[in-house]
Amino acid sequence: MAQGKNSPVGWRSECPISSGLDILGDIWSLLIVRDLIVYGTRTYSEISQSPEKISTNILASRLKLVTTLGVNERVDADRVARNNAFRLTKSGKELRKVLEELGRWSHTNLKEMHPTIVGME
Amino acid sequence: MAQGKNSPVGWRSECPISSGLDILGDIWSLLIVRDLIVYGTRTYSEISQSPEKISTNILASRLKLVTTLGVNERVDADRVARNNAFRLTKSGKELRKVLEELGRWSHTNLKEMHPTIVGME
DNA sequence: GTCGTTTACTAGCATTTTGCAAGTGGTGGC
DNA sequence: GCCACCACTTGCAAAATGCTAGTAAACGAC
Repeated sequence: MAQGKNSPVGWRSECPISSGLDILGDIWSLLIVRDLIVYGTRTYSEISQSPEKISTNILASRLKLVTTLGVNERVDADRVARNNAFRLTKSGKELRKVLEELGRWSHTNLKEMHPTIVGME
Repeated sequence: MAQGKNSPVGWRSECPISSGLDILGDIWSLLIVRDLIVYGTRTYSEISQSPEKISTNILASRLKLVTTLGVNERVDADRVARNNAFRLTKSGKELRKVLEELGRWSHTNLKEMHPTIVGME
């Protein structure tokens, strides 16, 4: 992940696609978003149990990053972490279309290489 | 990038979003696709000159991977590499929507953090 | 209240991937 | 043939990742 010193992100260019990828261009950030889209709210341990098995340090650092970036937030802004789940902000919810298109693409184009891939709900 | 021994990709789960990210969940693969969407065809050196400055070894490995996966191909299938550009296959072209949605999202949601970001054409 | 369990992390370290710089080898133009 | 150039490859330092283990705080049971 590209990090700068002032911004949490080091922007590689002014292209919107490249900039989106500077933030979300890794597997884990978008899988966190996916979990929150599917389940609405999700705690730290629930996310860590999803089938892709993200390791705890990566989960912590990614949650911190996407929260800083305003993609998700705590359900109870002022409560302590325990059982205080995460949910998407308005910005995060707008990623649904991106993930839907990606899921659709994968389902139609990866079936041959990955026969057990499931469809989009 | 997750690699297996039989498939060029190690699938983390059967989720289509996760599987898409197993292939394209890094900055560089999708930036290559972006270049090919914008310009149609593009040679190795042209891609390496794009503003995000991908390094040559990563470019070579990513081109190999996405070509193996059938996302892009050589313009002249049987000719030698020199001046033989890459272009997207049907599968690759179908990624346009994914990138468009990502670009749209970035433009509306990252403007504050990244003021010089440009809009989608 | 205190004891044990659970949750949400952090820390340490081996492995993998990245990024940079420099090198190589085939090609096409002259 | 010679030379510039394009498409890579190689080597190595630095960063990110993936395990595994550890810890602190909070909740529940009693």
